[in-house]
Amino acid sequence: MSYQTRQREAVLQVLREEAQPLSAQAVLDRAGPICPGIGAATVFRTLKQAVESGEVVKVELPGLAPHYELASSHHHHFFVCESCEQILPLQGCVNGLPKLLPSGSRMSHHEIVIFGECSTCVAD
Amino acid sequence: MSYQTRQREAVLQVLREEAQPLSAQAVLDRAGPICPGIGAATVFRTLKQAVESGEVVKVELPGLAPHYELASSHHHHFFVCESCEQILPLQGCVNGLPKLLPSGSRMSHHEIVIFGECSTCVAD
DNA sequence: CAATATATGAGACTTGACTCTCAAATGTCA
DNA sequence: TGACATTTGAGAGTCAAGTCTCATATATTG
Repeated sequence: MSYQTRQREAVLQVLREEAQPLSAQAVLDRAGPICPGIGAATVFRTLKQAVESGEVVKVELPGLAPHYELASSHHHHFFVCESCEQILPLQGCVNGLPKLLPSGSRMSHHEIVIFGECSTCVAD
Repeated sequence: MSYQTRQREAVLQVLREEAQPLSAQAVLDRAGPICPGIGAATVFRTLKQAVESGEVVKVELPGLAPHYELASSHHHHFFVCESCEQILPLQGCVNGLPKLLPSGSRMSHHEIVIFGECSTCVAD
């Protein structure tokens, strides 16, 4: 049904070793050294299949290219550093979202994104 | 420095008359009847200039095309109806965002997007 | 109204993020 | 190991959201 290849392993290894979501391009860049010659089409194909199988989650953030991270069981949001472009996962969430809902509507899910400067960049 | 034209007026009128952000395509569709023959390039140009002048705000939402709305003085977020695709502005915000921040980092702004079904769609 | 600065529309072009095609390479199973 | 199903890489193609070009049209100013 599905063969195991160096390329596939490399893509998943890259995501496993990063603590933050990566763009397809970033995955390709990091997979290159692990699996020389890996092509962009393969990375896109693999990411797509992994998202379909639930192994990977596609993270959409306002104004940014789609990013990908390993599926994890806990709900989380992201911090986007506007100076180094890193996307850091955040722990925890907020209360009070239902209060914002228009009456009569139903909430299925939500996104919270905090933009700013990460600690490394703050320390210039 | 800048001439006043039917086209420009039409674009702004469309935004003034909508209580929700619109995509450039939606602005074009609505501007057509007001200003027959208006071209896409003009709509894009006008929106871009209006954003640069601060008159209009570009709203970026995860996974959606950029939307545009008249600049307003109050901070707000959006509700995205997954069934009719409308984007409704929300009033109010939440507390507790600073608690989510990684230590040492600085928050510049944030986005909250609630996805779900609007009241009209809930009532099938 | 004339002079001239600016704006417009059509359509070609660009960019980013993919997706498709297909011959060659590779994984799996007997 | 052989048969053959699946995957791969390169490069062309696609799609959405714009941007650019330039001849023509329109706004503004004197």
